[in-house]
Amino acid sequence: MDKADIAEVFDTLATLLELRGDNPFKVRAYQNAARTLETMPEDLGTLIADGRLTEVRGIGKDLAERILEIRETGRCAMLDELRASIPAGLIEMLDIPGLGPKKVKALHAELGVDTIAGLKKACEDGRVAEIKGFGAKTQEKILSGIANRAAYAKRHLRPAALAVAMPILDGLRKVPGVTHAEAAGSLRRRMETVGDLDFLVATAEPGPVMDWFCAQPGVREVTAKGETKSSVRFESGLQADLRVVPAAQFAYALHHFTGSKEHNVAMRRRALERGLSLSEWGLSPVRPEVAAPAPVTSEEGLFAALGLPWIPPELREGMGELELAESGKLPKLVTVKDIRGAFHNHTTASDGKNTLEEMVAAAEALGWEYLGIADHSKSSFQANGLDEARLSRQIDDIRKLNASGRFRCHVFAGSEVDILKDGSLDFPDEMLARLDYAVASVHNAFTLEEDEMTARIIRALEHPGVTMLGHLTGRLLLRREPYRVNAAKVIDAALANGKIIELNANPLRLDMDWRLWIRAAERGLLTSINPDAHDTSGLQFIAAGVDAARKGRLEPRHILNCRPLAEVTRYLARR
DNA sequence: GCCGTTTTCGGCCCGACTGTTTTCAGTCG
Repeated sequence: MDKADIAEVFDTLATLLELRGDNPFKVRAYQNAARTLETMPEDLGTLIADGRLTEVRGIGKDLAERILEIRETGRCAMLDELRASIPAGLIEMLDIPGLGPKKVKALHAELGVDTIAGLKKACEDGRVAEIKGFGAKTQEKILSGIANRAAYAKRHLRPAALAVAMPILDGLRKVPGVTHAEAAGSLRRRMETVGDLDFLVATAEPGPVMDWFCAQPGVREVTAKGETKSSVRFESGLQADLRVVPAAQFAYALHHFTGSKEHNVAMRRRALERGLSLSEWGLSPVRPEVAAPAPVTSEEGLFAALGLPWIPPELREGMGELELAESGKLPKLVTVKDIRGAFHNHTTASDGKNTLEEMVAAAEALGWEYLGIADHSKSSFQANGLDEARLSRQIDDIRKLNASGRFRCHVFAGSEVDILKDGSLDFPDEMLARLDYAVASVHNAFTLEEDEMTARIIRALEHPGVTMLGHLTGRLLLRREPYRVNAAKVIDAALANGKIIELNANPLRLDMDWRLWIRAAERGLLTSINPDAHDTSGLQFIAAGVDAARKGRLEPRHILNCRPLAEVTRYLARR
């Protein structure tokens, strides 16, 4: 049981306690501890061994005991007990919009329903509307919520969310009277997936903006429409909220609705320490002796009022960014302009859609100094992987292309070489030695046990012919779970062997995850932001990779493909 | 359940919207 597993147990405990009607602050304590466990960089085993568990903020005597119990026994008596007393169906009901713990409790107590099916029947029979605090509208809303449950629960990949959000943002800016408009929320924080869209607008006249917003094409349902807030649901199930504020409140509201919730909690706590109360409306003294701060007109001003430099939205995840800002250690985040080339790209030789020349021309058009070609190796026959003879020919082609002077962009000859089931590589050492670099990736036997998978990958990293590890976990966001691998051990091995772990920039992958990069980069691990392009347009994935890198607090110095050609050539030659 | 130099009890972030109410509880973010 690692940190993530224990965090999951705590989250479940919190939900069950909530359903039982327990002290809401106790519920929050479990939720806070779950977030802390998920994001803390220290190794849990070390903390326990040193007896420092209760030094972690939010973990006291009881939670520490609970953690030890789960670590040692793999079980949690409290969880078993709560599970036995609360039907699983009640937890599912919480996913229905408009149903929270109190209403679910009431449904269970009054009607005895403990499954979604039972709840549906009760609504259809009109029994729900008769409960105190419920009514016809609530009953109807529950039925619609049940019908659309799958679509509503769905998260959306960032590119899909951007495609919906950008036209709306443009439109909002054009509504007469609108002085500011931004997309806030997880979209602004550059999260890899987005649950809903948050728009914020400043205007003295909310009516026309609200009307325009609720009348957008693709809006299936208007779920709320008030003076300052409207919510709509699109056909895809994606929800979008619009908030309207007077211009004087815009900076406060932008910060508030950008979140994250955890970041806002930390900011509010910091404000309170200074005798101030922070909300989306402003910063006001909580005690008469505290002077009211001057109003701010920008996020910079808001942070400054709390003695901090501006923190970029992508860092606002409640993962210690305030401490970082306070100590003047905010990273100088990488930008797309820092990228000078890319490794791990495919051509028609394996499963790509464009030829070598087309890929190089596209890279040159982006202003890149170099492009690495890393087609699949022979074991990936589903991807038309190259055998030794075909790879040899490709290497020759690349050398000739470089010599021809047709492109200013230099081409490196590489391979995305399969890591076989036992951790050996798909090419003999002599073949690897002819390459400029090798990306080693797992493409089969995804179901190995964690220990086996970890050992397999580490063995590949220890091979002198390997330059970098491709997609650490093989995950496809919202589609395929990662394979089981101990990331901490792989990171250790990469550091010990002076190897790179890629940040695969495909928006479906973004692997290795940015949460792991925060600590890994601190420890000196080098990455390469790799588009894994299968056609010329795939090179643009680099932007998604940069977004993830920024969340992982990466600076150009942490990234191989931010270095100039000469330096990269030297780095690769060292292999 | 956590936390603490206004502390070991009594706080714990804050506000909008809806629906069911007739002054507000519950949900949501």
